[in-house]
Order: sequence, then structure tokens, then C-alpha cells
Amino acid sequence: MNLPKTYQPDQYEPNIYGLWETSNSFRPSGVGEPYSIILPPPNANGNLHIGHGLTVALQDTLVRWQRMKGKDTLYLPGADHAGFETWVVYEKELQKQGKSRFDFSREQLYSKVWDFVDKQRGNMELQLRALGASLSWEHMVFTLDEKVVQTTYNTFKQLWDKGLIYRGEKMVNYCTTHQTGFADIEINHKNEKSKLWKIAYPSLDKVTEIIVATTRPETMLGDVAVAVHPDDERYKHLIGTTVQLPLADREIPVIADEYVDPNFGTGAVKITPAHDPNDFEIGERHNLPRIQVIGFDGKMTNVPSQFAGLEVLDARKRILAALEAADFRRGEETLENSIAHCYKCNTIIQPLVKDQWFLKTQPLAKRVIDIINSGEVKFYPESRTKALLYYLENLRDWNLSRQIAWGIPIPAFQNTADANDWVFDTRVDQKSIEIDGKVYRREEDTFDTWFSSGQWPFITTDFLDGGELSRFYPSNVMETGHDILYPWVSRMLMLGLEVTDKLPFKDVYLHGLVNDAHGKKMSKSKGNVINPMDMVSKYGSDAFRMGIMASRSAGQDQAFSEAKVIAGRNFCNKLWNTARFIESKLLDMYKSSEPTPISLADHWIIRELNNSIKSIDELLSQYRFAEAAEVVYHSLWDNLADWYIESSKAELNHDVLVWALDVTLRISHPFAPFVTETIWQTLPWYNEQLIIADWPTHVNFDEISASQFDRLKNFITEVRFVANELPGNEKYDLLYGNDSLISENLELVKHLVGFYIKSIDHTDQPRGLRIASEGREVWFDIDKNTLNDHQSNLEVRLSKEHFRAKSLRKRLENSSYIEKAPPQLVEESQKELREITERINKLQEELKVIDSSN
RNA sequence: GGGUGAUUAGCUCAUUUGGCUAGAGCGCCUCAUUGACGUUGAGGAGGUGAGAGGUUCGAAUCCUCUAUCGCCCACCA
Repeated sequence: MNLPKTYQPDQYEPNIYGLWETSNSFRPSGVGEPYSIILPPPNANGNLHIGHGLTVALQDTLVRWQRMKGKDTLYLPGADHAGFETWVVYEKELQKQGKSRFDFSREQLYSKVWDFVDKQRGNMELQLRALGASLSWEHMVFTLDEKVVQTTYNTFKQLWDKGLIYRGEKMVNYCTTHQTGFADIEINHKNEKSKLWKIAYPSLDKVTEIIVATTRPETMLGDVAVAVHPDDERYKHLIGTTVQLPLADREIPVIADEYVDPNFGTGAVKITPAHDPNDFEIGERHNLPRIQVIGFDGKMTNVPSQFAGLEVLDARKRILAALEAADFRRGEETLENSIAHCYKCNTIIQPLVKDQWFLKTQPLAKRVIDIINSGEVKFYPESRTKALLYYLENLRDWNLSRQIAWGIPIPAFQNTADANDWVFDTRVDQKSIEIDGKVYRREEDTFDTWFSSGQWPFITTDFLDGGELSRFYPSNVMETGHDILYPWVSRMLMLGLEVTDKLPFKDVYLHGLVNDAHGKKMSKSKGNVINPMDMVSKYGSDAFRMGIMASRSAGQDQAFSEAKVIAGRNFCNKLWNTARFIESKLLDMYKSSEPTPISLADHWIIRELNNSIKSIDELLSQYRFAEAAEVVYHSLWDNLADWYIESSKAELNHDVLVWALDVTLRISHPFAPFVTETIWQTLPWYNEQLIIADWPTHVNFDEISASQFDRLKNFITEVRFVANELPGNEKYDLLYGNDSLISENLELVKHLVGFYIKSIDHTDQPRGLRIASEGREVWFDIDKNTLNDHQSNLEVRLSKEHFRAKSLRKRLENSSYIEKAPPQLVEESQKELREITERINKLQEELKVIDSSN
């Protein structure tokens, strides 16, 4: 074996991934308890972003760990057609070509976007491979695959039959740039300073006037009433009368409605049912007509010619000017209110009345609320549960209709002779169909993408058909960013329960957003986006995974730290060189077997690795990834490399050395799959791949021997510390007295502190500086002058020890502490105090020697 | 307007039922070294845990208030 000095990831990663993939190692084994994670499908048309990097690191770590633990494991890949997201990109393409969506039919558009996406599809999949995701590729599902479409239709039908689907003219959030409606959740509210304009609406006899306050004067041309609070003394006498609507030649009634807050504005509200959700409701209550004055293109319509065709904000200016000119303005004030914007293009969302398909969400939400309250689904972090409950409790009906072609067509047809007669039918490729001699025209809208992706877990596992993968539903954990808790996780819970009567997953782990190095949100416009693939090619896939996982806790947004990726890279290299060293020590075709510990170090490393295995199991089962990764890191670096390998240079035990490498590779594999498998493939005695090897188990050792090694470690650290502190650059002899731990491990001690000392010898006449390590009879053979020079160091140490002893003594003298603290804690304190006292005595001894010599 | 998270070492962050001397990575300082690894080794410095008060034998952790920053939700014209 002749491995290069440093690990070069790019030389091995593609081959190793190829090896796994071609030998079907990602495929569920069919043996053992099922364990599944469904990858939140990345946009088929895009590249992976840093958040995907984190997602893959977390999910793949769990999957690999469980696979090694013998589970029948499925990590299920998918690709998202990402309806609106992709549509926006594609429309820009069309624009470049000087075309628009109105130049094509739905079918034409759909097939054009399909081709557009198809060209890009491979990228995201290659990137998932580069990240080492052990996905079962043969089970890949695209969100427009036939089975997704069919299940979506069936679900729609089922909900329709249950009376949960309805079509209705309702106020929808409409983006006039993208010309589509949105769900409530897809719009961004921003608090902005705006003006509250006051406008006089004169009575018919011009004797009096009522002043309304509005932030959107352009909608006044669609006013159909003025509303006041029924008990408002200022306006009571006007209720039932009629006023003149300025600029428009119309008369509108003054009505009373409880909704009006007499303390806001002027206490009189203009009512525009076509352009405001509250006004819409008031309009319904009072049977008012709806006059649409803003078109779906965002331009004024049904208004006097001077305003017709104007953009909304333009119209606002012109209307205010016209009101001013005609003396209808009665002042203005500024206020902060919240304005809805399109989350994509930032256009102000217009509330417009439109016929759309809605899903009654409350019955579905209710079930989810109950099941969350019953504790059947667990959230990490738990704090998100409360927010989700609040969201669900206040959820309004879900607008499923989108006016874009890139999506699953809504399978519904309308009777051309009876607008209220809608039928469910999946012949969506036909513009019209005939049923019982009646002609039905198809719905042109498509579904909100989240409606189908909300069914993802049971669709992808073919649960409803009882297919081969149905044993993997529900999945074990839904791991995703907290930013899609509402749009996705909540919908999967609702639809999963509704359709399958089961929770779609057992746990929900929500990771935080990965921000830039300074904790700021990454965005293209800020130019601070970090591409995960850049990190992978610079430092390797394993390094990236370990780096992005480090120091991260559930749900917490956090800065990306390249330094942690570097630490990950260093880890891989350390592992590489550990393996290089161990392999160099091996006899030909050495066969690994149960280790037979001989030396203290052997027992100790077995104990330490046993502990590491246990901790990793515990931490990962609680989704404490960063802590688990830290255990792996220190297990390799501190325990195996710094102590055990160093010790093995003095006392070589092939058995244990090989076993230690073996276990280290196994426990590191879920975190750093490539480098561990690469090394594994160089070990001559394994035929199987590490990815499907068994998770290591506990091995017997002798606790007393292990703790003897702990003492030796302490002693060695103490010697190194003191040697560093001693004045001058000279090396000194070390003398040991009646100390069996030292005498029996002399070669080991020599190797571990060899550099710091001249020699180590037995003595019957101790002299010099005593090592202040528990139980040791060892001295640095230094003369009085050197000891003298060292005095201040000793005094500093002594005072520190005294300080610590004092606080321990104080604690132990407190009777409440003795009574109430756990006995084990008290015992530890007592033990510690004894040790400190011993150190103090030794230090004082030294200082006494110094004193007496002066 | 309503929630919610954060504030810990120079930087980025851990610390899960309150309990070892509050940890890690990177950075910093000293020293070392040609064969496992400089993507190294040994040692070290660095924190009154935002501020104030409270509960407790014991608080970064629980409670109250204050300050600053962030995020989410939200149909008050």
C-alpha cells in the first residue's frame, strides 16, 4: 500500500460513489426494520444551494448510520417541477425571445417548459451525488410523473366528494406582474410608511359631507358605500342616506357595520368590495354590488376615461390631484401599515375577486392540531410546534388555482350552458368534453405546486397501492428547513392524515437557515451566496459535510463558517494518515479479529472507542448532529492519533491497532463517507463495502487498566507542562522512586515524554522538583538555582490550587449541599478536594526546599 | 399589532430535565520536528455567560424587568 501523504478527495470521490452506485449499495436491503427518509425534492431546473448541502449532510448521516445498524434503509430522491419558481424563470426566457405566455396554448407552454427543464435536470442530481447522498436512485420520482399526477387527481376527487373542495368567487391575492393568484402564505407583508388620505363625500343636497379616510384612494372609483359604526353619534343621522361619490357620477349609500372602528381615521370607511377583503365581506353582508376598477393586468378599468388604463400608483396620483382640484381633499396623515408584496417580484399584491378552486382547510387542520397535541409527532426543535399550532388554528381556505401552465392541470370541467355545473374529469388534454349530451369546457388553471407536493410521502412510497416501497411509509423523519414548515410540512401533515389516515412521518427535524459568514441572509442581490459545490471542489465532500454540520443546532439560523470546513478537511487528512501509519505497521494480509488487549493503552482505547460508539448512538438518535460529529472528531484526533498511536510506537499490538482503525472508520463513515470508504477499500481483508458494514459494538476491556492509563496520561501531561515552564532550554533527568506505574511502563513513558527530558532513572534519593500528579513519585532532577528560578511558577500554581480548594471546602462545609445535592456529586467534590490537597502538599514541599536552600 | 429566537473566548458557535475547573473550530502566543500527518506535534493565554433583580445548597440554564439585533405571522380602512 502506497498512499500519498495527503488525502486528495477529488481523486477518489467520483470513483467511490460509482462503486456504491453500481453495486446497488443504496438500494434497500429488504432485511431488517424499515427506515426511510424522503429527500425534499430539489428544483429540477436549478442548482443545489447551501441549504441543500446541509440537508444532505444531515439526512445522509442518519441514513448511513441506520443502514450500518442493520435497518432496511431507503433514502428516496426526488425532483421538483417547482411550478411557480420555474415558471418565473421560463417567462423571462420567453420575454427575451420577445414572446409571452399569451402567444401559446397551455399544451404548448407545458411542453416548452418541459424541454427547458429537461436540459437542466441532470445538474441537481450530479450535485447530490457529489455530496455523497446515498439515495436509492432507481426510486427517483419527479413531481410531474404520472403517478404523482394520478394521485393528485384522486385526492382532489376525494376531497371534492367530501365537500371540502369548492369553486367560488373570492378575494384572492393577485400579482399583476405574474398574473396569477397566490395562497395566503405565498405573499410577503412588509410594514411601510404610507398616507391616510381624507376625502369628502358630499351629501346629495351638498349641505353636509362625510369624510372618509383611505390609504388607497385609487379604489374609490369602485366604491359602493360608506360604512360607519352603528353607534357612532357623529354619523348616526346619516345612516340610510345617500352621498355623492366624487369624480364618478354615482350615488352611494351610507351603511352601518360593526366592523368599522370609530376610533380609526375619521370613523367612516369607503367600501370597495372588489378590491379589499374586508370590504368584500361587508359587501356580502349588505348585498352590495362589486365594481372592479383594477384589472388583472394592474391597470385601471371601468373608470372615467381620464383614469382608464393607468397603472395603480399613477392613477392614485391623478385621482388625488383631481380631488384636490375639485376641493374634495380634507387633509392627510401618515401611518405605518402592512402591505402585501409578491414574494418573487415584489409587486404590490392586489386583492382581486376571482373564481378559484379552494380547499376548506379547517377540518384537515383540526386533525393535525389534535394529533400534534397528542404528542404523536415530535418536532425538533420543539418550540416550532407552538408556532405551527397557531398557524393551523388560524388557517383560511387554501386557494389551489394558479394561472400558469407549468403544473398539474386541475381536472375539472364546466358546463357551457350552466356556469354552476362543474364536473370532475381527468381528460384534461381535451379542451372540451361531452357528457350526457352536454358540453363541458375544461378549467385552464393548474394546481398550486404545494398541493401535490403535500402528498409527496405517500405518493413516492406507493403507499396507497401497497407497492414495494409501501413499508417505508410513514417515513422516520422529515428533515427540512424551518422556512417551509408552513408551506410544506403543514400540508403534508394535513393531506397525509386525510388521505392515508396516518401521519406521513414520525419526527420532524427543522434545520435553520445557513447564512453568510457574517450571519446575514444569503441572497443573489447581495452577492453573498456561497455555492456548496465550490466548497466541495475546494475541500472535498466530506469536509464540507462535517464543516456545515459542526456547531449547528436544530432550528437555529447560523452563519456559514469556512473555517469549520477546513477543520473537516483536516479531519479527513488526519484519518488518512492514521490509516497510512497503521497500514504501514501491518504484516502482510493481516486479518482483523476481536482485539486482545495487552497494554494499559489497549484497554484504554477500547474503553474510549466503546464510549464513542455509545455517545454517537445516543446523540444521533436525538438528532444532535454537531455533537455527534464532535465526538467522532475527537475520538480520532485526541484518542486514537494523539494517545493510542503514539503509545503504540512504544508497545505495538496489531490486534488492537487494527481494531481501533476499523472502529474509527465505521463510526466516521456516516459523517465522512468518501474518505472512510476509500481507506476501507485499501484494507486487504475486507470484501464488503464500508457503507453496508455493521455498526461497531461494545468490546470487553479491563476498567482498572484503562484508568491506570488515565493516570499515566495525567502524569505525562504534567511532565510536559512543567518541562515547558522550566527556565532555560535545558533538558533534565527525570527520577522516579517507588512508583510501579512508571517502572512497569518505562518504555512508554520514555516515548511519550522523551523529547522533554534527558533521561529517566530510578532513584532512592529523591531530589529536585516533584511532579504534582496524583500518586506519582517522580522528580525533575534540577538544581537549587533552577528551582529557585522556577519558584514564581510554583507560587502561581499553588495559589490557583488554594483558590480551588477553598471553594470546594466551602461547598463541602455547606450542610444544605451535603443534604440536597446528589451523593455522587458530593463524593466527586470530596475526591477532587483530596487530589488538590495532595498537589498543594507537593507544591509546598517544593517551595520549602527552595526556602531552606536560600 | 401578535409571536418567537438570539445576546457565551478575537471570530463563528456548542453546552436538553439547574450540578465536575462553561467547551469546540479557527485565530493568537511559546516551543518542537525530516519518515503517519505542517491539512503536524507539545504546551499556553483568552470568558464577572448583554444588563439589573429574584428563586435555589447550586443559575449561562428557571422567573421578572430592561437594552440591542434577527426571524416568523398578520385582510386596522
